[in-house]
Amino acid sequence: MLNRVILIGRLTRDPELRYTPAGVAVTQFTLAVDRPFSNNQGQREADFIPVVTWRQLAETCANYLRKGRLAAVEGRIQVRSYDNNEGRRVYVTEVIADNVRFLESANSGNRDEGMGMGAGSGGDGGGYRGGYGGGRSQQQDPFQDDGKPIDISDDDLPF
Amino acid sequence: MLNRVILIGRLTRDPELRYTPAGVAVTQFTLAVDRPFSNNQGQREADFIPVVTWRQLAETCANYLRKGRLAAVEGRIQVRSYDNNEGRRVYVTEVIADNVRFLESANSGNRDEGMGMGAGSGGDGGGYRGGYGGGRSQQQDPFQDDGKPIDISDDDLPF
Amino acid sequence: MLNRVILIGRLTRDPELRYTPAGVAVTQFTLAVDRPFSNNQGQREADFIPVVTWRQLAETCANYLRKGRLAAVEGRIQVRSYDNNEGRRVYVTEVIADNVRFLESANSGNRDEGMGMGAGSGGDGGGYRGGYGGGRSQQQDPFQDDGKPIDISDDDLPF
Amino acid sequence: MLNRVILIGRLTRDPELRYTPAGVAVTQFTLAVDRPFSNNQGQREADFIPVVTWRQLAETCANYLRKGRLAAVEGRIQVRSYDNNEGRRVYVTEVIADNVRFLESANSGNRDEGMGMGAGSGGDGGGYRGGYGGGRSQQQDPFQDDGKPIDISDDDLPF
DNA sequence: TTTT
DNA sequence: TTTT
Repeated sequence: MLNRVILIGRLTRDPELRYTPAGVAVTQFTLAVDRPFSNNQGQREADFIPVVTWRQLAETCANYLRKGRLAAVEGRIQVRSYDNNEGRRVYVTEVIADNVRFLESANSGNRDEGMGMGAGSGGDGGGYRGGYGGGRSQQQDPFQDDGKPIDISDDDLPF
Repeated sequence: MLNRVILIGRLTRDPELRYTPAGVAVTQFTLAVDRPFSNNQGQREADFIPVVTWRQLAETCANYLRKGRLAAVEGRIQVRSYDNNEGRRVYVTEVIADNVRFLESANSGNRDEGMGMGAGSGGDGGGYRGGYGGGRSQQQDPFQDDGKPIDISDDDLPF
Repeated sequence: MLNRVILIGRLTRDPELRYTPAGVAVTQFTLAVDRPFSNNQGQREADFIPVVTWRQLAETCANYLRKGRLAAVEGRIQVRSYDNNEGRRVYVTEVIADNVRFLESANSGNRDEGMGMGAGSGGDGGGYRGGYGGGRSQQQDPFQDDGKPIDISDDDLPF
Repeated sequence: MLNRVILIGRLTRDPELRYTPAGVAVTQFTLAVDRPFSNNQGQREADFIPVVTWRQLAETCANYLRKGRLAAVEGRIQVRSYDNNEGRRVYVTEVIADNVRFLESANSGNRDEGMGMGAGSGGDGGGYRGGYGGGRSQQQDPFQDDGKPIDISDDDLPF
């Protein structure tokens, strides 16, 4: 009936872009999300949560996300299952994202990976504004929502 | 960058369906949402939160929601402003919903409003499945999401 | 950094209440949450999502939730793992709930399971208000939040 | 019954820390949250959403947030009203936050506002970990949740 | 199998 | 292993 997830965390690896037989883009990555408390040994653990994105958003994620980057993800929990080679049923729980926000650009923070933007030249506040290009394919605005509604002017409001 | 609201509460009145000059359906209603604590006098207060829905979802809400019904709403906070007749700027905060779930049908609970369904005949578990008709217009499935993605078979997964 | 889940669905079975060696109450149940679209065969599938609650909330859930009931759950995704008897690492993903809302009482809807409340005795509007007692243990208000803040009067606001 | 908001946006000004007559800390700030679409003139608008935090979290926000910084906020919508000097009832809608994440430190991004940390001193990568001190009061870990539960070892799980 |  |  309702199934909504919002996560903020860091990618444990570069995202993996694949295509279905029908040619639909899918990318998979895992977010490490720190738990809001410490364990018995006083350490902060993290949950490693698999995220899947489809189509345009998949391409964008593959282009702009990298290992270690901070991202916000909105989506729903999905549980699928398959039988492994030992004949055991395996359950896979993933977050199917419909909105991903890049909270760090390649050049923000300390993770300077040779994008050629000098330290401190950090631009206008960074990453979340995007547009620095250089990905595997070309997009207009990688920071747009996926399939969100179009504007209706407030002035039209009949109230 | 990210703006997500989820509410569960009861309608304070019947929803109001209007149309913009351009003919787009909008419906407005207010949800009373009980606060999760009691005030100094030991009473539970509620927040009265205005909700706006557009287009198809607006029609559906107008058809199926009524004063007192329990509903879940998903959307985003929007703040608009206008100048009132005293020349003061007035700010209006509303939740623009993109998903509404009807958690009570006309015949569930005690709010029997003459739908002609006997107490106890409660049907197949109620409200959230809808389809009992009788609204201002005809819909196929009022309990569908608004603009949510279509299925891609898990079997196509390239992982 | 941030990990928030909100679900509305139905219990697939009665909840299971256990106690840790240290005597802490835990209850586990699974929510069936309908997907917001139909699959290739035109059928609506559901995700079956395991939910875990602790302490007071665990007791309350054990007392008031039953198979088939509609509930709203707020919490975070947690992933734990263990090695099974074949020496394979198994990952378990659960929603650790910190807030559960009972959207249907024993006597609302049609699912009369012998709670001893007559069909049609529909009560005062149902379930979410609770207090009809009869559970495995005694609670004051089973519909309170778990560990949420206490009121501070708006009148004290220094703004 | 349920009231949950998650926002990511930028502070429009430095936060304002006040104290109630009873000495409880409150801080107020406004988040600018870009809308997920463009308006009729092709421009991206933003919603300016007032946020209120209390007690320890209020102190932390006052210490670590500044105009222009990116933050994630979790909380609930609250509506209060008062009568203004013209005798008109004014409604104020605010997000009462119970969790705030600082997505940018003083030294990440370009918004160096004289915190005394040199531009380009990029630090340890980042903001969300905090600990660079210099605030109005001293905290242990400003990036902890406010009132979230303490760990119970998975190994105790009776399932 | 994990991020900072 | 699943709910309506």
